[in-house]
Amino acid sequence: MEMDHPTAADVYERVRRESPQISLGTVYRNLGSMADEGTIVRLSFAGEPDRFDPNTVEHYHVVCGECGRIFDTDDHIEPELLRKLDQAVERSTGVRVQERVLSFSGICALCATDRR
Amino acid sequence: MEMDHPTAADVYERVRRESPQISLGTVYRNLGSMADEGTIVRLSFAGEPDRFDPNTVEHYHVVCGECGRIFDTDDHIEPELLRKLDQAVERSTGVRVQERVLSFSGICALCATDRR
DNA sequence: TCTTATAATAGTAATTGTTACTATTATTAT
DNA sequence: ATAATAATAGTAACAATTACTATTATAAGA
Repeated sequence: MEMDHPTAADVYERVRRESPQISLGTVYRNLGSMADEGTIVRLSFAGEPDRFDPNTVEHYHVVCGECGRIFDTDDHIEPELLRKLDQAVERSTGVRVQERVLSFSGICALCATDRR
Repeated sequence: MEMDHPTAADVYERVRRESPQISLGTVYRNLGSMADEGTIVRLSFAGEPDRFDPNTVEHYHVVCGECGRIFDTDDHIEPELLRKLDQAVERSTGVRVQERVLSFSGICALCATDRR
């Protein structure tokens, strides 16, 4: 239960402790409209339920394939690196990039030491 | 019906013209095992059915938000740009990056000229 | 070729995540 | 207090996908 990037079901469980009458539909609806209005960000990982991130400052996510924890890239990965990436994409495809969906996976520091 | 990056349903329709008795489950199963063995690549876009790409050479995808067409980044976007990106992520999170999921959206050249 | 073992398939049911719908209950404005 | 508006619970519907099972192919051996 990754509570910094909860799924709708996670939020439901959590809210239910305070307001046991809440319905899952309400949670979905409210998360959905908050994401639409930009209060939170909807995250989609392949084959998994969507997650919601209260941190609306631009950043990206890295999943540890071992423990499943999700890490945030703090600050903002040198902006000119991303700009160059966009430019490379535009050069290669002719599409003016407006949105970027980046995510990563690998092995986190903790799991890496646990291995040996 | 993006035929370079068809969904399972797209493939089903196409194959059905040759082999009308084919079942959708068979298509899903075969695409799934081909993706598992690396013959093709499974693409996931948020809120959309998975697509399958016969091109297994590393490249990324850009969706035009206007016409929905999917463009490939040919060649391979300077490798050292991607390496730098991985390094930035590792520096920021402590996760050794093993896999990268990048996709982009924007407005393609054709739609851009159509606008004015 | 006949026989058996192995694998793949069709067709359907089940699952998961999510949205839509509707009657009811709050909330707000009058 | 009353009417208008909005939000909710609860359930049904939905889409994409996987699982299951009985049947049909395919391949391998005798």
